[in-house]
Amino acid sequence: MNVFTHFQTMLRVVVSELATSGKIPSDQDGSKITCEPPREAGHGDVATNAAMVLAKSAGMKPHALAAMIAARLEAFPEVTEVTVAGPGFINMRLADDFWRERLREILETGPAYGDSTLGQGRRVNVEFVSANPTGPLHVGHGRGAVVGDALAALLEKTGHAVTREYYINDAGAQVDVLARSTYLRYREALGETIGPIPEGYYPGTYLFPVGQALARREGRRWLSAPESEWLEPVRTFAIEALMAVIGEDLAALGVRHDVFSSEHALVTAGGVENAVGLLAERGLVYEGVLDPPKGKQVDNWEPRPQLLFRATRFGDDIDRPLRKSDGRWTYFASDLAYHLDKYHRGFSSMIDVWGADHGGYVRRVQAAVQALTEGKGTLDVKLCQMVALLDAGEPVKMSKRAGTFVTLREVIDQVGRDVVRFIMLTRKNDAHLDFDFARVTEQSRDNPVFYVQYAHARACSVHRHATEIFPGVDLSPRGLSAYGVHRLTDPSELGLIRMLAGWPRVVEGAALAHEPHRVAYYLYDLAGAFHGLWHKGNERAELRFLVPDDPELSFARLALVQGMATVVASGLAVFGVDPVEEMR
RNA sequence: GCGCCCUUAGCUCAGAUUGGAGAGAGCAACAGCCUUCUAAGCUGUGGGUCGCUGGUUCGAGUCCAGCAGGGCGCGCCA
Repeated sequence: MNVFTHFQTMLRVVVSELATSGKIPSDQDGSKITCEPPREAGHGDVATNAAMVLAKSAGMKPHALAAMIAARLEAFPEVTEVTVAGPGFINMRLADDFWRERLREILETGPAYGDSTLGQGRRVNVEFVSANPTGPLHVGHGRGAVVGDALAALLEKTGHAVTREYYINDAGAQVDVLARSTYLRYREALGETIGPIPEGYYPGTYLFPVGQALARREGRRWLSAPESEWLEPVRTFAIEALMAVIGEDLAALGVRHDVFSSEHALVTAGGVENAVGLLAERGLVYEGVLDPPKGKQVDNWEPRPQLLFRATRFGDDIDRPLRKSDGRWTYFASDLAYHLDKYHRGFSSMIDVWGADHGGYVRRVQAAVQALTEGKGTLDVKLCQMVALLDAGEPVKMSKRAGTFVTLREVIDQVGRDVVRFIMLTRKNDAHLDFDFARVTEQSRDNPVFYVQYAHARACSVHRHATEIFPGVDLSPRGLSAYGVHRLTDPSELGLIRMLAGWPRVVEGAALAHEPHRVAYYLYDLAGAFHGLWHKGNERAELRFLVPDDPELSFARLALVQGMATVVASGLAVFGVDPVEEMR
């Protein structure tokens, strides 16, 4: 149960009752009524703005309306106190039993706690990573991978039907460069001296095994063949090989896509012609000449008529080219086709996760989606800012040329997949992220991964301990729920339950905003509250979780500990991180 | 030049069904305490022109306009 939506619904009922009984005018719009936790815990458990947003239409002063609503709220058994404060807030304090019941709900529900029906089964397509198949993934791709995957999980948790998709950019000039680079390695593998890798080719040693594999499969047959003969098969071979490399990188990160879409296949099937044709039918395509970009010197600029999309009709700054000078489609044109394809596959809700360097592209693709779907499709683009690799505060020197480039795989191998995943989600996607090797592996409160995992491990430790003290007792979540939790009376215990009961609200808020990082902050706060409770047990023995002389109290507190672990596990599941049972 | 993103405590950042109540957390600093059910801590104190200036509103860190500083991008790369 989302406590706050629960009371929001209640408030709307109260307001409509007031209206039907003639206490206030009948045409009240309850949609702006919200319930939320007050900033100050001292104000109560739930605050609502109902009186303030309805005051005008009710023709009453906020305080008078609030008093009327408050009188009704007092009748609810779970509400113990109602006060009107400030400009007209109505604050409610809820019965301890109401909160204890939430803990039992958590235990009965397990890690599915926080699931919601918000999405009502609507289909959403989350496209992420989509790195060009020209090399292994780097750390920036890793951030996009984790953000996309966690966002997808969040949407699944809130009742959306999510498809995780990868768009393979296997058409265009760069995959030809890849093919030529691979061909060099092929010759090298057959004993030829290739000298230095020419400018503009991919110099990475990761192509070495690809060339060898090609040589093993094809022998010497292409050594003296003209490029026109080998280019296409080598390209196909290389793309497949590099997608396999990327696939391994993603597997190491625990990311799985449901669908891999090929740009090449889309283009070959005439997808671009379809999409552009559709726009042409709607009069959104024309031959025109663009002004040169200002402020940036472009060599060889010459005004040239070209096929343009009227992106300015949909909020973009300039109309965008669809054809290159050589007559081939621009990347943007195939992106039109791709997003139309997604829409035709049943996704009116699309999310793309891109690197921040593609920021200039957002408007035009959104314009395209709007034009192609006649406003029925939506595209949200999450831009991921750069990740700075540090070690104890010092930048890790990276240079593609010098070969000191750190791949995602190396980072995963060094610190572990769960650490990478969690840390990548500790910042808003559009904020810079420092990834400090020393920081993310240290065991202290500074390290959010450790701090959250440690809370879970401690809970497991308490549980293990309890099985020794109370042998033969059913200490499973359901068992604990059955023993009852009425012995939880300390304010710090009830405070922790309140925090646990806030999880569904966090999930829904993060899902609606497409902001998985909120989960990280919540988990960090929750872990902090739990560690605080633990330390209270150190100081005051009567507050320890396990009190051997008092099984009933111990079971109630174990229930609380288990509830905390359940919510942490639920949150980590969104991140694709496995909760640990022991710290090592 | 234009567009997008960012600017909140000394540092790193939150700020939550999108406008609500004296703006929070963690580090660092200072003052005490603790040495444990699994150690990597606990409590308290100080610290703010929410970049600046206007505007909308009963109410603005949040919305709008302008300005300043930082990042990214700007036809024939993807």
